[in-house]
Amino acid sequence: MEDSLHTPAERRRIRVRGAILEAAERVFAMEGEAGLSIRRIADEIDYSPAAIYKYFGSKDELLDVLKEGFFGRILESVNTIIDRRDPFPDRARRCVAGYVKTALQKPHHYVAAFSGVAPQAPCGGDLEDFSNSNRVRAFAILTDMVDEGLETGFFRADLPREDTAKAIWSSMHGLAMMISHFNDFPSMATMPSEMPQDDFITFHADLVIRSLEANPAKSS
Amino acid sequence: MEDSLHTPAERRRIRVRGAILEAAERVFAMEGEAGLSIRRIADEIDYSPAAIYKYFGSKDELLDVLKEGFFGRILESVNTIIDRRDPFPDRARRCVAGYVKTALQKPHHYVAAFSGVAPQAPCGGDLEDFSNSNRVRAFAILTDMVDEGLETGFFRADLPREDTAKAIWSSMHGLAMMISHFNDFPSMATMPSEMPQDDFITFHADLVIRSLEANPAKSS
DNA sequence: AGGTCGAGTAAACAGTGTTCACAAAATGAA
DNA sequence: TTCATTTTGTGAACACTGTTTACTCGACCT
Repeated sequence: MEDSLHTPAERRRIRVRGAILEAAERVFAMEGEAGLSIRRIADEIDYSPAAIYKYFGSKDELLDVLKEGFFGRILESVNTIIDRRDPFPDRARRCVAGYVKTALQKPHHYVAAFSGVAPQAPCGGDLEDFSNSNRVRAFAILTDMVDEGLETGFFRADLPREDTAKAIWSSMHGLAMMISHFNDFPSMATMPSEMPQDDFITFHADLVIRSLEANPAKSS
Repeated sequence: MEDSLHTPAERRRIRVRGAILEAAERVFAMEGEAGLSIRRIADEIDYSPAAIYKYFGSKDELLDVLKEGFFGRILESVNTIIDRRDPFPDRARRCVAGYVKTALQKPHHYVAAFSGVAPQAPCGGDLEDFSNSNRVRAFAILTDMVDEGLETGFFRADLPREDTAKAIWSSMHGLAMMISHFNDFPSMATMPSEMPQDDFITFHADLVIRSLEANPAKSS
């Protein structure tokens, strides 16, 4: 099954499609989801608004592609962290902190990727697509990490794999959302002097991992 | 400074305002933020769309009132939990779990209350209003809880009050968002048999509190 | 060359938040 | 009561939004 850039028509097609996504990416990063409209994208690439519908079925579909791409970048980033041969506890902590820090490189993308109550992935598209989505792959990394912690004996033995991974993900996700929402979360306006953001993220990551440890250190 | 229901005009005014909020609440709970439009509200109370602007400066302002009200309910719920004279660790756990469960009674409200990257409260309105907002009051409850844990000696002594409270809040928030987003988070489509939702929430709450304990139990 | 298929477009539809000038009603003062 | 003033509500419009339709044009294949 050969699939790409045979005929110039096909090459042109994926090039235009890429240009659309690129323009959308640009606008999205600067002005957020609110500032991103089909007509705005069309202006950016000097096309008619209707043209975009030759490449994407709807605005939501386009946004899904954008979000998947962003999640791919987070996944990649966390993967490079977890592939290092550091000692396990540190690697786990760095993995958690890394997820949050990468997510925060594009706050607009991150909050958009998790907005809306009904899951857009498994309802809108096939369930097949959802299984191969980057979100699920990220989750798999997490369960692997939990497994390693369990096998090493570093984590409590009575932890359920999946649910523990979900709990970790929830905590990471919450921090990323909080910092994205109140744009400088750690020093939340009312109370002035606090940790710098990076320190707070690692502090949080320490807590998350600590809650799983079989024999947590007595202090700090 | 007397403020309410003296003249019938004032009473009428707050009654209509209440009707608007009530209608908005109704639509919001059923169809989410997407289904809520000014014209929809106007239809619901048999008014002209423009009339609503005599009571609220903009749709965002109306939404802010809605969200504040919802957060007030969460606050109230958590308050009744924390006022019980249960032994501290359980009370703390129940407090965390209670926040999440109450938040999940109206998922649409909760995700809407935390959508958007720029904080709408301290930028849109005064900073004064933000200090008195229910979000900040909820946070105060959390810091009080941390204080109690520190004084009791149940929490590690080297924990920073504020940042610890923020970390707890982040973790709670993350779980509430996750469950709201994937509408049945614990059993995430791909992997079938998992914990029921309530059990998962308490499991998560246990982990959060455990990460703060000075002498965590060795097992389960 | 003729026919087919797809890219691109202008124009329109239905919907959105918001504003404006104006009518209607309620209020306060004489 | 009668007049003036302020407030409440409205219809119509403006400037947007996502999306669809009928249509042209150019590239491709036979």
